[in-house]
Amino acid sequence: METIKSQVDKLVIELEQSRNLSSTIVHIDMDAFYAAVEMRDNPELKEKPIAVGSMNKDDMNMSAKFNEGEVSSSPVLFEDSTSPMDSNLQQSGLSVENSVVFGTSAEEAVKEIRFRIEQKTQLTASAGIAPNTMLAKMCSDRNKPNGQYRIAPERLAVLEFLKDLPIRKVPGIGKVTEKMLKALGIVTCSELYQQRALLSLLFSEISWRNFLDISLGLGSTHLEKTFSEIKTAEDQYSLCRELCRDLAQELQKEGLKGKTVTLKLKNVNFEVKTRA
DNA sequence: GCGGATCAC
DNA sequence: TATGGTGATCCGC
Repeated sequence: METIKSQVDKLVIELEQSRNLSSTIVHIDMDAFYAAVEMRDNPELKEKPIAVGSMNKDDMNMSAKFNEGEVSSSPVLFEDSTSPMDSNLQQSGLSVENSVVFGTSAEEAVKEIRFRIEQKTQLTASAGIAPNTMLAKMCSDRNKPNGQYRIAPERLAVLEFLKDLPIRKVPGIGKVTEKMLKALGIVTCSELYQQRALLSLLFSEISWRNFLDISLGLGSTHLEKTFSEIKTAEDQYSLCRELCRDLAQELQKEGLKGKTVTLKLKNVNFEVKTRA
């Protein structure tokens, strides 16, 4: 085990040396989006419990589950926030069209962004500011709803944030992984780090490497770009045609078998995997 | 490469 | 905490 541990620690040193704190990533997340929209559009609902669900023709799904006598506390179940506004990652000092330069700190800029969102939509958002996307996402949760949180771009600030953070809060760690780790006595991110050697024996390479990244607060600074708004069906359709045409051309050029082709269109990268 | 498990929303 | 559905990704075979 000692030799295992020293091998893992060699990797830790490498990872530390390549730690990148130079980006400022902002994750903005709408608060209880579905429920908030309904309450905005029908203020009568503000007094009432709200459940989010769907109603298909032959399948009626209501995700409501109320305990008797619990009508006044307005439980919001399945607090999903799937929407165009959700999960918008932005990078400070961004060079996208429609971007605005704020002559101020990231925190003030993000306050301004959230303020404008609320002015425009009557909906609140929370935000996280951090050196990478994983941390930014977790930060946006910290002061939800209608709040924000920043991790300073310093190693110790990152580790301090993670110290007592339950691993369940980490994106990618769900119910099952939580249970497995709990069985090993691992609940917090610092415990995840302490058990790094053990984890390297019990889990696949990819898994324990991921655990190690998490426990060190390492993450990507790469951002996905989305399309700018495409309003009409005609424009959407014509963009679709353009995509297909370019893809076909690209495949022709590369040879059709089992390749991953990267298309750049409208400043958006597409990775297309083709069947072998 | 396929199917099942896991996860985010 | 006996609930959904969907689409993506991972993982083992």
